[in-house]
Amino acid sequence: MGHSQADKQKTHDRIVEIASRRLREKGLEGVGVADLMKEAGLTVGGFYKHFGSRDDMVAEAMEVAYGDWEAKSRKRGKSPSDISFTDYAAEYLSLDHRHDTAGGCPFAALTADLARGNEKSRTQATDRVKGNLKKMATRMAARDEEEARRKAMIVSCLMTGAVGLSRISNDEAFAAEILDTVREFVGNFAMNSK
Amino acid sequence: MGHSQADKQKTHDRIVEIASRRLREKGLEGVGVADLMKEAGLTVGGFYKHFGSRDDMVAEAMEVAYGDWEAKSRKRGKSPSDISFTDYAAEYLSLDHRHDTAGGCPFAALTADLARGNEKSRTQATDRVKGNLKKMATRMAARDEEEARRKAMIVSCLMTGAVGLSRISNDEAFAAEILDTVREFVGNFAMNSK
DNA sequence: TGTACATCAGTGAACGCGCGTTCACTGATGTAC
DNA sequence: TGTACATCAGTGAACGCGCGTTCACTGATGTAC
Repeated sequence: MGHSQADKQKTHDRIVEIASRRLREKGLEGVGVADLMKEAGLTVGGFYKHFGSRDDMVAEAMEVAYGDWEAKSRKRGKSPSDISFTDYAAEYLSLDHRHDTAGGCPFAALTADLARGNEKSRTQATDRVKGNLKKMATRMAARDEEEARRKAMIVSCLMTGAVGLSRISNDEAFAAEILDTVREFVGNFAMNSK
Repeated sequence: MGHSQADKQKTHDRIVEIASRRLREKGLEGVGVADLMKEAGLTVGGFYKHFGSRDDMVAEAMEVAYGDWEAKSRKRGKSPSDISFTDYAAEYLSLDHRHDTAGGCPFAALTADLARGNEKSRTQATDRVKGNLKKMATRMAARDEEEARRKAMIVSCLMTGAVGLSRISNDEAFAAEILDTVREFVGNFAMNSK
Protein backbone atom coordinates (compact mmCIF):
# COMPACT_ATOMS: atom_id res chain seq x y z
CA MET A 1 0.00 0.00 0.00
CA GLY A 2 1.58 3.24 -1.15
CA HIS A 3 1.43 6.59 0.63
CA SER A 4 1.21 8.95 -2.29
CA GLN A 5 -1.65 11.38 -2.83
CA ALA A 6 -2.85 9.27 -5.74
CA ASP A 7 -2.99 6.14 -3.61
CA LYS A 8 -5.03 7.90 -0.96
CA GLN A 9 -7.38 9.28 -3.59
CA LYS A 10 -7.91 5.82 -5.02
CA THR A 11 -8.78 4.44 -1.61
CA HIS A 12 -11.05 7.39 -0.96
CA ASP A 13 -12.89 6.84 -4.24
CA ARG A 14 -13.25 3.17 -3.53
CA ILE A 15 -14.87 3.81 -0.15
CA VAL A 16 -17.23 6.41 -1.59
CA GLU A 17 -18.25 4.20 -4.47
CA ILE A 18 -19.01 1.26 -2.21
CA ALA A 19 -20.95 3.61 0.06
CA SER A 20 -22.98 5.02 -2.83
CA ARG A 21 -24.14 1.47 -3.58
CA ARG A 22 -24.72 0.24 -0.05
CA LEU A 23 -26.57 3.39 0.96
CA ARG A 24 -29.02 2.99 -1.91
CA GLU A 25 -29.43 -0.65 -0.98
CA LYS A 26 -29.81 -0.38 2.78
CA GLY A 27 -30.88 3.21 3.29
CA LEU A 28 -28.99 6.25 4.54
CA GLU A 29 -28.91 4.93 8.11
CA GLY A 30 -28.54 1.29 7.18
CA VAL A 31 -24.80 1.09 6.55
CA GLY A 32 -22.17 1.07 9.28
CA VAL A 33 -18.77 2.68 9.01
CA ALA A 34 -17.04 -0.56 10.00
CA ASP A 35 -18.93 -2.65 7.41
CA LEU A 36 -18.06 -0.14 4.74
CA MET A 37 -14.36 -0.13 5.55
CA LYS A 38 -14.33 -3.91 5.72
CA GLU A 39 -15.86 -4.15 2.25
CA ALA A 40 -13.14 -1.78 1.05
CA GLY A 41 -10.53 -4.11 2.57
CA LEU A 42 -9.66 -1.68 5.38
CA THR A 43 -10.26 -1.32 9.11
CA VAL A 44 -12.51 1.13 10.95
CA GLY A 45 -9.97 3.61 12.26
CA GLY A 46 -8.77 4.72 8.85
CA PHE A 47 -12.19 6.07 7.99
CA TYR A 48 -11.43 9.39 9.66
CA LYS A 49 -8.33 9.92 7.55
CA HIS A 50 -10.82 10.32 4.71
CA PHE A 51 -13.96 11.90 6.20
CA GLY A 52 -14.70 14.31 9.00
CA SER A 53 -17.76 12.31 9.98
CA ARG A 54 -20.15 9.68 8.73
CA ASP A 55 -22.49 12.44 7.54
CA ASP A 56 -19.77 13.95 5.36
CA MET A 57 -19.22 10.56 3.78
CA VAL A 58 -22.93 10.16 3.09
CA ALA A 59 -23.08 13.54 1.38
CA GLU A 60 -20.14 12.61 -0.83
CA ALA A 61 -21.54 9.18 -1.59
CA MET A 62 -24.87 10.66 -2.62
CA GLU A 63 -23.11 13.11 -4.91
CA VAL A 64 -21.46 10.12 -6.55
CA ALA A 65 -24.75 8.22 -6.71
CA TYR A 66 -26.48 11.13 -8.46
CA GLY A 67 -23.54 11.57 -10.79
CA ASP A 68 -23.41 7.89 -11.74
CA TRP A 69 -27.08 7.94 -12.41
CA GLU A 70 -27.00 11.03 -14.59
CA ALA A 71 -24.03 9.64 -16.48
CA LYS A 72 -25.95 6.43 -17.14
CA SER A 73 -28.99 8.29 -18.43
CA ARG A 74 -26.82 10.67 -20.48
CA LYS A 75 -25.54 7.68 -22.40
CA ARG A 76 -29.03 7.01 -23.69
CA GLY A 77 -29.62 9.61 -26.39
CA LYS A 78 -29.82 13.35 -26.10
CA SER A 79 -31.98 14.88 -28.78
CA PRO A 80 -35.65 15.60 -28.11
CA SER A 81 -38.06 12.93 -29.26
CA ASP A 82 -35.12 10.60 -29.66
CA ILE A 83 -36.42 7.08 -29.81
CA SER A 84 -33.84 6.07 -27.22
CA PHE A 85 -36.00 7.60 -24.49
CA THR A 86 -38.10 4.51 -24.95
CA ASP A 87 -35.01 2.42 -24.31
CA TYR A 88 -34.22 4.45 -21.24
CA ALA A 89 -37.74 3.96 -19.89
CA ALA A 90 -37.57 0.26 -20.70
CA GLU A 91 -34.39 -0.10 -18.70
CA TYR A 92 -35.65 2.04 -15.83
CA LEU A 93 -38.85 0.03 -15.70
CA SER A 94 -37.16 -3.37 -15.91
CA LEU A 95 -36.96 -6.17 -13.37
CA ASP A 96 -33.20 -5.73 -13.56
CA HIS A 97 -33.48 -2.20 -12.23
CA ARG A 98 -36.00 -3.32 -9.65
CA HIS A 99 -33.46 -5.81 -8.31
CA ASP A 100 -30.43 -3.58 -8.64
CA THR A 101 -31.31 -1.08 -5.93
CA ALA A 102 -27.61 -0.63 -5.18
CA GLY A 103 -26.76 0.46 -8.72
CA GLY A 104 -30.12 2.00 -9.57
CA CYS A 105 -31.81 5.37 -9.44
CA PRO A 106 -31.11 7.03 -6.07
CA PHE A 107 -34.47 8.76 -5.99
CA ALA A 108 -36.41 5.55 -6.36
CA ALA A 109 -34.17 3.85 -3.80
CA LEU A 110 -34.14 6.58 -1.18
CA THR A 111 -37.25 8.74 -1.60
CA ALA A 112 -38.32 8.73 2.03
CA ASP A 113 -34.75 8.76 3.39
CA LEU A 114 -34.00 11.90 1.41
CA ALA A 115 -37.23 13.55 2.53
CA ARG A 116 -36.22 12.92 6.16
CA GLY A 117 -32.72 14.36 5.67
CA ASN A 118 -31.34 17.66 6.92
CA GLU A 119 -31.66 20.85 4.89
CA LYS A 120 -28.28 20.48 3.25
CA SER A 121 -28.89 16.99 1.92
CA ARG A 122 -32.43 17.89 0.86
CA THR A 123 -31.13 20.86 -1.08
CA GLN A 124 -28.54 18.59 -2.70
CA ALA A 125 -31.30 16.13 -3.64
CA THR A 126 -33.75 18.79 -4.81
CA ASP A 127 -31.16 20.29 -7.14
CA ARG A 128 -30.62 16.90 -8.68
CA VAL A 129 -34.35 16.30 -9.11
CA LYS A 130 -34.63 19.65 -10.86
CA GLY A 131 -31.62 18.86 -13.04
CA ASN A 132 -32.97 15.47 -14.05
CA LEU A 133 -36.29 17.06 -14.85
CA LYS A 134 -34.71 19.58 -17.21
CA LYS A 135 -32.80 16.86 -19.01
CA MET A 136 -35.87 14.69 -19.26
CA ALA A 137 -37.94 17.59 -20.59
CA THR A 138 -35.66 17.86 -23.63
CA ARG A 139 -36.62 14.31 -24.53
CA MET A 140 -40.37 14.74 -24.39
CA ALA A 141 -42.44 15.13 -27.50
CA ALA A 142 -44.34 18.35 -26.86
CA ARG A 143 -45.54 21.47 -28.63
CA ASP A 144 -43.76 23.83 -26.25
CA GLU A 145 -41.32 23.89 -23.37
CA GLU A 146 -44.00 24.21 -20.75
CA GLU A 147 -45.75 21.09 -21.93
CA ALA A 148 -42.41 19.28 -22.10
CA ARG A 149 -41.75 20.22 -18.48
CA ARG A 150 -45.17 19.00 -17.39
CA LYS A 151 -44.73 15.74 -19.25
CA ALA A 152 -41.27 15.26 -17.74
CA MET A 153 -42.73 15.71 -14.26
CA ILE A 154 -45.45 13.18 -14.89
CA VAL A 155 -42.99 10.70 -16.35
CA SER A 156 -40.61 11.15 -13.40
CA CYS A 157 -43.33 10.55 -10.84
CA LEU A 158 -44.63 7.55 -12.78
CA MET A 159 -41.28 5.89 -13.17
CA THR A 160 -40.01 6.42 -9.62
CA GLY A 161 -43.41 5.41 -8.26
CA ALA A 162 -43.53 2.27 -10.38
CA VAL A 163 -40.08 1.08 -9.35
CA GLY A 164 -40.87 1.89 -5.73
CA LEU A 165 -44.14 -0.04 -5.66
CA SER A 166 -42.66 -2.94 -7.63
CA ARG A 167 -39.89 -3.20 -5.02
CA ILE A 168 -42.37 -3.43 -2.18
CA SER A 169 -43.96 -6.44 -3.83
CA ASN A 170 -42.40 -9.82 -3.09
CA ASP A 171 -44.77 -11.26 -5.66
CA GLU A 172 -42.53 -11.16 -8.70
CA ALA A 173 -45.36 -11.49 -11.20
CA PHE A 174 -47.21 -8.58 -9.67
CA ALA A 175 -44.05 -6.47 -9.69
CA ALA A 176 -43.54 -7.28 -13.36
CA GLU A 177 -47.15 -6.39 -14.11
CA ILE A 178 -46.71 -2.95 -12.59
CA LEU A 179 -43.50 -2.31 -14.50
CA ASP A 180 -44.88 -3.62 -17.80
CA THR A 181 -48.07 -1.59 -17.52
CA VAL A 182 -46.24 1.63 -16.76
CA ARG A 183 -43.59 1.00 -19.41
CA GLU A 184 -46.18 0.60 -22.10
CA PHE A 185 -48.03 3.73 -21.03
CA VAL A 186 -44.98 5.92 -20.52
CA GLY A 187 -43.53 5.17 -23.95
CA ASN A 188 -46.66 6.34 -25.72
CA PHE A 189 -47.18 9.25 -23.39
CA ALA A 190 -43.68 10.67 -23.73
CA MET A 191 -43.27 10.17 -27.46
CA ASN A 192 -46.69 11.12 -28.82
CA SER A 193 -47.40 14.83 -28.94
CA LYS A 194 -51.13 15.27 -28.93
CA MET B 1 -54.90 3.45 35.86
CA GLY B 2 -57.21 0.45 35.94
CA HIS B 3 -56.22 -3.17 35.48
CA SER B 4 -59.14 -4.49 33.51
CA GLN B 5 -58.81 -6.07 30.09
CA ALA B 6 -60.49 -3.01 28.56
CA ASP B 7 -57.95 -0.68 30.15
CA LYS B 8 -55.06 -2.70 28.83
CA GLN B 9 -56.59 -2.80 25.38
CA LYS B 10 -56.99 0.97 25.39
CA THR B 11 -53.34 1.43 26.30
CA HIS B 12 -52.33 -1.09 23.66
CA ASP B 13 -54.32 0.71 21.00
CA ARG B 14 -52.83 4.03 22.04
CA ILE B 15 -49.28 2.73 21.68
CA VAL B 16 -50.01 1.16 18.31
CA GLU B 17 -51.70 4.27 16.97
CA ILE B 18 -48.81 6.50 18.01
CA ALA B 19 -46.43 4.00 16.46
CA SER B 20 -48.34 3.91 13.18
CA ARG B 21 -47.84 7.66 12.93
CA ARG B 22 -44.24 7.90 14.09
CA LEU B 23 -43.13 4.99 11.92
CA ARG B 24 -44.53 6.67 8.83
CA GLU B 25 -42.84 9.89 9.87
CA LYS B 26 -39.41 8.60 10.85
CA GLY B 27 -39.19 5.28 9.04
CA LEU B 28 -39.47 1.72 10.29
CA GLU B 29 -36.10 1.90 12.07
CA GLY B 30 -36.41 5.52 13.12
CA VAL B 31 -38.56 5.18 16.23
CA GLY B 32 -37.30 3.93 19.58
CA VAL B 33 -39.32 1.84 22.01
CA ALA B 34 -38.59 4.26 24.84
CA ASP B 35 -39.66 7.31 22.82
CA LEU B 36 -42.85 5.58 21.85
CA MET B 37 -43.77 4.66 25.41
CA LYS B 38 -42.92 8.14 26.61
CA GLU B 39 -45.25 9.67 24.04
CA ALA B 40 -47.95 7.30 25.27
CA GLY B 41 -47.31 8.56 28.82
CA LEU B 42 -45.68 5.30 29.94
CA THR B 43 -42.19 3.97 30.69
CA VAL B 44 -40.05 1.55 28.71
CA GLY B 45 -40.49 -1.62 30.70
CA GLY B 46 -44.23 -1.86 30.15
CA PHE B 47 -43.73 -2.25 26.43
CA TYR B 48 -43.21 -6.01 26.75
CA LYS B 49 -46.51 -6.46 28.53
CA HIS B 50 -47.99 -5.56 25.13
CA PHE B 51 -45.62 -6.87 22.49
CA GLY B 52 -43.29 -9.83 22.16
CA SER B 53 -40.70 -7.68 20.43
CA ARG B 54 -40.28 -4.39 18.62
CA ASP B 55 -40.82 -6.19 15.32
CA ASP B 56 -44.20 -7.48 16.46
CA MET B 57 -45.21 -3.94 17.34
CA VAL B 58 -44.11 -2.66 13.94
CA ALA B 59 -46.19 -5.30 12.18
CA GLU B 60 -49.25 -4.32 14.23
CA ALA B 61 -48.66 -0.62 13.70
CA MET B 62 -48.39 -1.09 9.95
CA GLU B 63 -51.63 -3.06 9.93
CA VAL B 64 -53.23 -0.07 11.64
CA ALA B 65 -51.58 2.38 9.23
CA TYR B 66 -52.91 0.49 6.22
CA GLY B 67 -56.34 0.21 7.80
CA ASP B 68 -56.53 3.90 8.65
CA TRP B 69 -55.54 4.76 5.16
CA GLU B 70 -58.06 2.48 3.49
CA ALA B 71 -60.76 3.79 5.81
CA LYS B 72 -59.89 7.33 4.82
CA SER B 73 -60.07 6.54 1.13
CA ARG B 74 -63.27 4.53 1.58
CA LYS B 75 -64.92 7.67 2.85
CA ARG B 76 -64.41 9.33 -0.51
CA GLY B 77 -67.02 7.78 -2.79
CA LYS B 78 -67.43 4.21 -3.87
CA SER B 79 -69.13 3.93 -7.21
CA PRO B 80 -67.07 3.67 -10.40
CA SER B 81 -66.48 6.94 -12.21
CA ASP B 82 -67.69 8.73 -9.11
CA ILE B 83 -66.63 12.34 -9.35
CA SER B 84 -65.27 12.09 -5.81
CA PHE B 85 -62.21 10.27 -7.11
CA THR B 86 -61.12 13.70 -8.23
CA ASP B 87 -61.52 14.90 -4.66
CA TYR B 88 -59.53 11.93 -3.43
CA ALA B 89 -56.72 12.66 -5.87
CA ALA B 90 -56.82 16.34 -4.93
CA GLU B 91 -56.37 15.50 -1.28
CA TYR B 92 -53.71 12.89 -1.94
CA LEU B 93 -51.81 15.34 -4.12
CA SER B 94 -52.11 18.26 -1.72
CA LEU B 95 -49.42 20.10 0.21
CA ASP B 96 -51.32 19.03 3.33
CA HIS B 97 -50.69 15.39 2.54
CA ARG B 98 -47.10 16.18 1.61
CA HIS B 99 -46.57 17.64 5.09
CA ASP B 100 -48.60 15.06 6.98
CA THR B 101 -46.31 12.10 6.47
CA ALA B 102 -47.35 10.76 9.89
CA GLY B 103 -51.04 10.63 8.99
CA GLY B 104 -50.60 10.05 5.27
CA CYS B 105 -50.38 7.17 2.85
CA PRO B 106 -48.04 4.48 4.23
CA PHE B 107 -46.83 3.48 0.78
CA ALA B 108 -45.70 6.98 -0.11
CA ALA B 109 -44.11 7.39 3.32
CA LEU B 110 -42.32 4.05 3.52
CA THR B 111 -41.74 2.73 0.00
CA ALA B 112 -38.08 1.88 0.41
CA ASP B 113 -38.44 0.78 4.06
CA LEU B 114 -41.10 -1.73 3.06
CA ALA B 115 -39.02 -3.01 0.14
CA ARG B 116 -36.15 -3.66 2.59
CA GLY B 117 -38.38 -5.52 5.06
CA ASN B 118 -38.49 -9.24 5.78
CA GLU B 119 -40.74 -11.59 3.81
CA LYS B 120 -43.60 -11.37 6.28
CA SER B 121 -43.85 -7.60 6.25
CA ARG B 122 -43.40 -7.47 2.49
CA THR B 123 -46.23 -9.92 2.02
CA GLN B 124 -48.36 -7.82 4.36
CA ALA B 125 -47.52 -4.72 2.31
CA THR B 126 -47.97 -6.41 -1.06
CA ASP B 127 -51.42 -7.62 -0.09
CA ARG B 128 -52.39 -4.07 0.81
CA VAL B 129 -51.03 -2.69 -2.45
CA LYS B 130 -53.08 -5.27 -4.34
CA GLY B 131 -56.18 -4.46 -2.29
CA ASN B 132 -55.83 -0.74 -2.86
CA LEU B 133 -55.39 -1.37 -6.55
CA LYS B 134 -58.62 -3.33 -6.78
CA LYS B 135 -60.53 -0.60 -4.98
CA MET B 136 -59.01 2.07 -7.13
CA ALA B 137 -59.80 0.14 -10.29
CA THR B 138 -63.52 0.34 -9.50
CA ARG B 139 -63.25 4.11 -9.65
CA MET B 140 -61.57 4.37 -13.03
CA ALA B 141 -63.46 5.30 -16.14
CA ALA B 142 -62.69 2.46 -18.52
CA ARG B 143 -64.29 0.27 -21.13
CA ASP B 144 -63.41 -2.99 -19.39
CA GLU B 145 -61.96 -4.34 -16.17
CA GLU B 146 -58.54 -4.90 -17.63
CA GLU B 147 -58.24 -1.31 -18.70
CA ALA B 148 -59.50 -0.19 -15.29
CA ARG B 149 -56.78 -2.23 -13.64
CA ARG B 150 -54.10 -0.79 -15.87
CA LYS B 151 -55.32 2.73 -15.22
CA ALA B 152 -55.41 2.10 -11.48
CA MET B 153 -51.79 0.95 -11.60
CA ILE B 154 -50.69 4.00 -13.49
CA VAL B 155 -52.58 6.29 -11.14
CA SER B 156 -51.12 4.57 -8.07
CA CYS B 157 -47.56 4.90 -9.32
CA LEU B 158 -48.14 8.50 -10.33
CA MET B 159 -49.62 9.55 -7.03
CA THR B 160 -47.16 7.79 -4.74
CA GLY B 161 -44.30 8.97 -6.93
CA ALA B 162 -45.51 12.56 -6.90
CA VAL B 163 -45.90 12.72 -3.14
CA GLY B 164 -42.51 11.05 -2.73
CA LEU B 165 -40.66 13.45 -5.00
CA SER B 166 -42.50 16.46 -3.59
CA ARG B 167 -41.37 15.43 -0.10
CA ILE B 168 -37.73 15.26 -1.17
CA SER B 169 -37.94 18.87 -2.30
CA ASN B 170 -37.33 21.51 0.34
CA ASP B 171 -38.29 24.08 -2.28
CA GLU B 172 -41.96 24.47 -1.47
CA ALA B 173 -42.86 26.05 -4.81
CA PHE B 174 -41.25 23.20 -6.72
CA ALA B 175 -43.04 20.65 -4.56
CA ALA B 176 -46.34 22.39 -5.25
CA GLU B 177 -45.60 22.45 -8.96
CA ILE B 178 -45.10 18.69 -9.03
CA LEU B 179 -48.30 18.05 -7.09
CA ASP B 180 -50.35 20.50 -9.16
CA THR B 181 -49.10 19.12 -12.45
CA VAL B 182 -49.83 15.54 -11.51
CA ARG B 183 -53.19 16.41 -9.96
CA GLU B 184 -54.37 18.05 -13.15
CA PHE B 185 -53.21 15.16 -15.27
CA VAL B 186 -54.50 12.39 -13.07
CA GLY B 187 -58.01 13.82 -12.84
CA ASN B 188 -58.41 13.81 -16.60
CA PHE B 189 -56.68 10.49 -17.04
CA ALA B 190 -58.78 8.61 -14.51
CA MET B 191 -62.15 10.09 -15.41
CA ASN B 192 -62.01 10.22 -19.20
CA SER B 193 -62.48 6.94 -20.96
CA LYS B 194 -60.88 7.18 -24.33
C1' DT C 1 24.15 5.83 -4.10
C1' DG C 2 23.31 5.14 0.67
C1' DT C 3 21.62 6.47 5.26
C1' DA C 4 18.76 8.86 8.76
C1' DC C 5 14.66 11.05 9.50
C1' DA C 6 9.80 12.75 8.73
C1' DT C 7 5.31 11.86 7.09
C1' DC C 8 0.97 9.96 7.23
C1' DA C 9 -2.44 6.13 5.48
C1' DG C 10 -3.90 2.56 7.80
C1' DT C 11 -4.42 -0.44 12.35
C1' DG C 12 -7.18 -2.13 16.01
C1' DA C 13 -8.28 -1.56 20.80
C1' DA C 14 -11.01 1.37 23.66
C1' DC C 15 -14.70 4.70 24.85
C1' DG C 16 -19.29 6.69 25.22
C1' DC C 17 -23.79 6.42 24.01
C1' DG C 18 -28.30 4.85 22.58
C1' DC C 19 -31.25 1.20 22.04
C1' DG C 20 -33.83 -3.30 22.61
C1' DT C 21 -34.67 -6.28 26.17
C1' DT C 22 -34.89 -8.20 31.03
C1' DC C 23 -36.21 -8.27 35.72
C1' DA C 24 -37.38 -7.52 40.52
C1' DC C 25 -40.62 -4.62 42.32
C1' DT C 26 -45.06 -1.70 43.13
C1' DG C 27 -49.62 -0.74 43.95
C1' DA C 28 -54.26 -0.45 42.24
C1' DT C 29 -57.98 -3.49 41.10
C1' DG C 30 -60.54 -7.90 41.14
C1' DT C 31 -61.89 -12.02 43.67
C1' DA C 32 -62.91 -15.25 47.56
C1' DC C 33 -65.01 -15.83 51.76
C1' DT D 1 -70.46 -5.35 53.72
C1' DG D 2 -65.78 -5.93 55.06
C1' DT D 3 -61.20 -8.14 54.96
C1' DA D 4 -57.25 -10.84 53.12
C1' DC D 5 -55.13 -12.36 49.20
C1' DA D 6 -53.97 -12.83 44.15
C1' DT D 7 -53.26 -10.70 39.84
C1' DC D 8 -50.88 -8.15 36.63
C1' DA D 9 -50.21 -3.40 34.06
C1' DG D 10 -46.88 -0.45 34.68
C1' DT D 11 -42.09 1.14 36.82
C1' DG D 12 -37.34 2.17 36.25
C1' DA D 13 -32.73 0.44 36.91
C1' DA D 14 -29.59 -2.64 34.71
C1' DC D 15 -27.56 -5.43 30.96
C1' DG D 16 -25.59 -6.54 26.46
C1' DC D 17 -24.66 -5.10 22.12
C1' DG D 18 -23.64 -2.36 18.08
C1' DC D 19 -22.16 1.76 16.32
C1' DG D 20 -19.68 6.31 15.58
C1' DT D 21 -15.64 8.22 17.03
C1' DT D 22 -10.91 8.66 19.23
C1' DC D 23 -6.18 7.60 19.83
C1' DA D 24 -1.59 5.72 20.41
C1' DC D 25 0.87 3.06 17.39
C1' DT D 26 2.95 0.90 12.91
C1' DG D 27 5.49 0.64 8.92
C1' DA D 28 5.98 1.74 4.13
C1' DT D 29 7.18 5.59 1.32
C1' DG D 30 9.18 10.18 0.35
C1' DT D 31 12.77 13.52 1.33
C1' DA D 32 17.25 15.64 2.87
C1' DC D 33 21.96 15.34 2.85
